[in-house]
Amino acid sequence: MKCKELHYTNSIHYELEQTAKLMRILTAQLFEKLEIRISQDEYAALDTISINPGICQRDLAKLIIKDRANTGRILNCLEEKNLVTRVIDTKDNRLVKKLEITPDGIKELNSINIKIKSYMDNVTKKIAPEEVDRVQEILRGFRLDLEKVVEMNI
Amino acid sequence: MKCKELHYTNSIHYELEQTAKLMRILTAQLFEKLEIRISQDEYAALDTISINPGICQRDLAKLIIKDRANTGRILNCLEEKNLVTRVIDTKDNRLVKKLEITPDGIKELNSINIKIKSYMDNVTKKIAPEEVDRVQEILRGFRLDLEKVVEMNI
DNA sequence: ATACTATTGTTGTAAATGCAACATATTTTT
DNA sequence: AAAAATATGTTGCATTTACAACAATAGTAT
Repeated sequence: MKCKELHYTNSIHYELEQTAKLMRILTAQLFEKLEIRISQDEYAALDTISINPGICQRDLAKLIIKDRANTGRILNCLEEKNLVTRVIDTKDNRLVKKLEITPDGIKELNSINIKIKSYMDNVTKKIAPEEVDRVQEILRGFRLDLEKVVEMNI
Repeated sequence: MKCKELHYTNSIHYELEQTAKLMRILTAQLFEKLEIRISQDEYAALDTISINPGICQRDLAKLIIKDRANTGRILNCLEEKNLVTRVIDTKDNRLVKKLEITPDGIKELNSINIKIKSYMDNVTKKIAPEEVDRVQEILRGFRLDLEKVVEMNI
């Protein structure tokens, strides 16, 4: 069958890459339009900290899949805007900078979540909700498998 | 229900971004390990040209979702390695550089496709094949919808 | 006909990214 | 106890990337 040829363009890898790329562009345009004053990456970090209060920088880096250097830089921005705080503490007897979201950060995060919700829903509205859930679930399993295979030097 | 809170971390956007990011890292490591001498992006371009012979640079840029500048640079690399040719021609009475894959390019592309196949299959082997197809299909529909919404200035 | 606009590809530049090296402190090894 | 290895965060740099400006050409408008 010609339709199932061995091609990058025919792989799930390709679909993932392209869809994610478009999603990223769309989100950037949305953030611009809605005058959201933090970047997508800062948003992801803020959301992750809100769910994992007291997390240290390196663990955050692993969750947002960025290296320590850039995670630090993202946190500089969030700290300057008073959306998170860095508190020196210990974890396993080691000095770490534990991260907490500030009241301003919570307010900002909720504001963004509400602002973008209707737009994001609109994007997936042509897909049946149960299909969205299903894809999300399968992707999640796929991602967890990938995390086992990929060696992350973070 | 607490499990369905309004969070980025709980969205399909997040799953897409994270999974694609991991996939990209894994592929980079695979290319390194298998001593593949072109980059992922060059591979994507080469594959796309092989499927769309005679395509011009801008149309290629739209397909691989890169701007014209970087698409040109990717093509410089592929041309230097004698994997593609640029032939000046016309499209709608306009001068364009039409792209063709060379015999060397075909050989290289096939070689890479075969080299990575078993590795890539291995990554998705824990997921039922029909589920992979299903996700690929839904992502494709999702991507096509996104393409309509996102304004691409390429 | 002249001026304006649009298309295609290239070049230049500022920002983002990843990687290695470093400083500091702790654990493990010898 | 001294030395080596590990963990954490920061800094520096080289590569990548996106965006804008440009050159060349063709269509459109005034």
